[in-house]
Amino acid sequence: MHDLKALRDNPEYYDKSWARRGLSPQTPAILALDESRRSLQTELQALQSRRNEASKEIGAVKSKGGDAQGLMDEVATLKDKMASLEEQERKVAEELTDLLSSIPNLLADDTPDGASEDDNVEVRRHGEPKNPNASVPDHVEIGEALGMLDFETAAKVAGTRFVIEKAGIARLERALAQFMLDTHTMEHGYTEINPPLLVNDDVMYGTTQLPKFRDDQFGTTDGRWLIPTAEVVLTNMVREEILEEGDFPIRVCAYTPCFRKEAGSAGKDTRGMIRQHQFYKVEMVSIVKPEDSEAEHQRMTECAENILKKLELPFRTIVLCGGDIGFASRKTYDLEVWVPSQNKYREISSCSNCGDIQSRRMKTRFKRAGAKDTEFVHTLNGSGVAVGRALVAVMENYYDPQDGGIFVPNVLKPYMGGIEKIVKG
RNA sequence: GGAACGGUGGCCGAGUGGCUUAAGGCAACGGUUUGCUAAACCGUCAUACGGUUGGAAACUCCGUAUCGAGGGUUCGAAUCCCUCCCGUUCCGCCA
Repeated sequence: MHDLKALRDNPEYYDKSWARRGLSPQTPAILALDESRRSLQTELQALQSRRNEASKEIGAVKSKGGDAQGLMDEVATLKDKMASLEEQERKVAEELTDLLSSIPNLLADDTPDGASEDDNVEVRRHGEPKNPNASVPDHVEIGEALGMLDFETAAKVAGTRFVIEKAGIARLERALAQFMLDTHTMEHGYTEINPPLLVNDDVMYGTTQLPKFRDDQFGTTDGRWLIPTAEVVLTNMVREEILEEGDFPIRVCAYTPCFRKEAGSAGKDTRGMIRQHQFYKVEMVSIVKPEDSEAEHQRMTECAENILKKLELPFRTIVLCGGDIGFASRKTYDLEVWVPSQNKYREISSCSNCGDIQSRRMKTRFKRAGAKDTEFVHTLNGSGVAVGRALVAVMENYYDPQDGGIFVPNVLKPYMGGIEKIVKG
């Protein structure tokens, strides 16, 4: 949702920002609806005011035993007029809400311009790919040769875009998740949450999955949704609350499965584990005061980077341009990890500052000490990191061509019973 | 799945058709008193929206809506009726 008052004061600012996402001017339609709604509301309120007044008079007259028929007739006439105005007002208000909730967030001033992912800007790199341009087997080959990845059986029981992991690789993924959670909770100050994986409509609206991205979601027969990311639950934990200054910063993280239809990605990344209907992710969410969100965004991105550093995986950090950034985000850093078989960097984390667009939808506000009014909080979310893709990266970057095994990264050894290498067993 | 009881402001909680402008309390904020803290006393204190005066803004004044949601009855609904949602407890089933 957007701040209608601010938009009214400065529509050019909004259209300019949205234009950087490739949108045509939206404010003329918004302002027209807004104006129409306000004039209907003003008219309606005048009638309501008279109705209330007349009702009081009727009460007074009747209590003295007088005849209030004239007043009662007047109210009856008013009610006819009100019914049609109410209907019109309801319709216009709904149109306005629908329109506003389908328009993405404003961009941060330092989000770069650009039309597509080709215009994203690299901000830093860490680590060096071991043998760039060398032809190496991908994780599918590696995993199947080890007998530890089984896409065929997964397809038999669930369909495409699922996998069955076994033995050492199953344990490796579990180790990755444990390591990430421990790092975020013990070193980065995040509180571990084990949340519900099914949520209701309001929650999905709050973090902007609804109404626009309904087709990407798995719904249940009883009207709930499988979470596409833990962000949805973690962020909505503070929905409809009025927080105090002392509550900030709120930092929570969770390790959950994520479910996505990948409706718009037909034919993309069909091989392997890069893009699945179900995958694990460790997610970080921060809730902060507006003036702190930029610094928190840097901090969160560094927390995600720290995971890859500890895993000793080569990666780069990019900032997404206006044409590639997500709906709810003002500014997004993506972390891309080196994938040897593809000879390129692939997204493994996305850290976004959502400003107040989610908090407006969730009605999450806070009150400053001594202040009378409430303000909307800022929300941020970031993967820390996508566990399934981290598994792919470890398998390929730690692959041993000598025997087809996978070396265990140092930080994972404690979680793998101290073994050095995953080999065919 | 069945039954009972519930859902009222930041929180607790009263309220069975007009005297509610939602009592009272807690918390918070401002003030008085005070060596400091505490206490006492006085005052302020829901949210959203519209109009209005002035404006950079805070804000002033008037109004409307909101007591889980949506309908209905009524001149008038937190209150009565209907439907739905959610919570708690008990029973049944179940890991």
